[in-house]
Amino acid sequence: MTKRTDQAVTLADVARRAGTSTAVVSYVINNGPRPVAAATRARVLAAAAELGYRRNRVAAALRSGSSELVGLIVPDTINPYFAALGRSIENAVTRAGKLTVVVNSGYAAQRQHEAAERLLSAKVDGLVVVSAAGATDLATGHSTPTVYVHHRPAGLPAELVAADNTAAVRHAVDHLRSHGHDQVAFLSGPGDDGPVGQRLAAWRSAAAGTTLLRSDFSRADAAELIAHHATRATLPRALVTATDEQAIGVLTAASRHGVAIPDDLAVISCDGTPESAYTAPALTVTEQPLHQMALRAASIILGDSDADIPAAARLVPRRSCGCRTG
Amino acid sequence: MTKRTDQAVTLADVARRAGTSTAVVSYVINNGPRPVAAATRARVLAAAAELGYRRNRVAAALRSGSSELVGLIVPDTINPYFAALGRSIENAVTRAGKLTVVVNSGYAAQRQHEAAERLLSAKVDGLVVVSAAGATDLATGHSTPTVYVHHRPAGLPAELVAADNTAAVRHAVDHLRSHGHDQVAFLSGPGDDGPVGQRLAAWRSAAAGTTLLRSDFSRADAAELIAHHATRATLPRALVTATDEQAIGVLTAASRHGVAIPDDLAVISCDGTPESAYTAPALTVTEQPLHQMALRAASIILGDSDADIPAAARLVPRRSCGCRTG
DNA sequence: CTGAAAGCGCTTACAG
DNA sequence: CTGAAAGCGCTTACAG
Repeated sequence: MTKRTDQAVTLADVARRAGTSTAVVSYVINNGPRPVAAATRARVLAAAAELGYRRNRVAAALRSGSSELVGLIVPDTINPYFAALGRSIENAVTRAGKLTVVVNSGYAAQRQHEAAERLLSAKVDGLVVVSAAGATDLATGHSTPTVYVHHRPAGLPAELVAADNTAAVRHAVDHLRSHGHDQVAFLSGPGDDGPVGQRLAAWRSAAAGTTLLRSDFSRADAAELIAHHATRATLPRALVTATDEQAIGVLTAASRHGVAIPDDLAVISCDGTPESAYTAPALTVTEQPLHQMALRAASIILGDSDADIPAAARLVPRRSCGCRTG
Repeated sequence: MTKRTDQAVTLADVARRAGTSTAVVSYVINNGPRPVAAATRARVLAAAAELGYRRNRVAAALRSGSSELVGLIVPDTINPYFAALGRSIENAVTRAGKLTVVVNSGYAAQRQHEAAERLLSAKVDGLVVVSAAGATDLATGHSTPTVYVHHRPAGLPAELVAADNTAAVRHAVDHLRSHGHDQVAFLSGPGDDGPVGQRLAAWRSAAAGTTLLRSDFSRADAAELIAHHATRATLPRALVTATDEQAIGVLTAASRHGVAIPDDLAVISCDGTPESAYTAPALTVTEQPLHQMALRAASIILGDSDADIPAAARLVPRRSCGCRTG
């Protein structure tokens, strides 16, 4: 009985068939806000089913002022850290009956800015910006609830959800010390700002060692760096990496160049993405509470009250540090 | 000079300030479809800037019939295979000036169905369904351009973009044979349908071996399976895995149980996600042209003409098969 | 090149 | 509990 025409069926069509008004049909479709007699409701539901009615949410959005869309800007959805965060946010948004519009910013401030403009133009009900370091001012002059995750550009009033980067590094350093390493190197990112900058600062203030390495946040670049040091025998014995991506690159290069993990080189990473449990050997990490961070970000823009502060990073000992777990 | 009120600035506000009509403002904002005198255009632009005008795309969508939104349903955005596909699709969609609405279906037919309904209700201009095996009928009775990627449920008229699963397995088997393996096992998924079912069928018809293993499409499950066989010394010497996720699980378990890759166990996987280059040791794969598949899917729903068939899977030799590359 | 006005498909006061 | 009608902010014939 479903209508097969290309012309979409409207509320008015349903109202006509059910012999009632569009107002009543709307009340039935939306379960409110006014009560409808049981008999009328049944007629409306029957008519809607017969005609194959599908609610036009853009019309509803224009009229009601709520698009039921949430914007999500992420540096790179292929990066497991952002992928994990993104999926948890999407889940929370979906549970709230809304849809998630995702844009990759490619770690570029300019693209992040354009994405925010575009999403605001689409009248999203809320905006979650998982920001890369270095991003500057975002679109202002609007009242769309906005939350930053991971990093908030300087001087912005919006809320921020971030892990305790300092504690994460401190735990990692302490753990390697407990394995007998008095020198712990750090593999940082290219710059000194943002969350990774905080991790670098934490390593510095821990006075754990003097060897500071740097690479991009890519497996390829970290692997190349380690290959370089492996062939020159200038590798440290213990290393904390700023991110899992870099740690995975370290493991790849180590495997290729015969550097035994953890015997020649003990490694701990500071993200703790789901990936980190499935490297060879398994990565010891200080695990950021990504799921809780996502829930908190979602509840801020969705307007839920009970948005508790996420738990701090905790150390998950696996094999790459020298522990004999698993 | 930007307006700071919460009340959004409308086209009418801009028209009033510029001393012209909303039609003309629309022509200026959209660069058409009618020409506007240079002087008028300048006045409009100035007024828009002064008022901090931001186009309301939901109003535009209702009127013009195009939401400038594309729906993307994916089993799991955290899975690197789908993440790679998804990011390429999002990039193509963004380049076309549209926004991507992403929903995770969790490999569940029911959730996939609900997601499609919801996206259709949001009046997306096109729908890309990266479908898991087992998914059945999707929302019908609409004229929204739809394309399936990876897998198309039976009996659907929509277009399909998929890699050549048969060739992928055949290449993998042939390569292991060239390394001297006359017995090549296969690690399949739980079922016999969908793309992985095709891969399994290709392995069977290659008559490469008799050992058929099965696990879920998760690292954890594949790792457990290999651990089981490792402790019983019932591991094959050469293995083709249906997916990278499973292969990574295999590598993890092998590392933990002292199974040397490739000497004790040679492995080739059939996806070729970006991840596969950064395992330890690096995975040999038959690489699916994910980026081309994404481009083709995007151009089908975007209505671009030149949507060429993606290149076939090609073998990328790395270390896990026994090659000494890299 | 420009303006006045209709209308996209809903939701929501308002009146009964 | 129900109906007639206004209006969300645009785009687009239509008339000038």
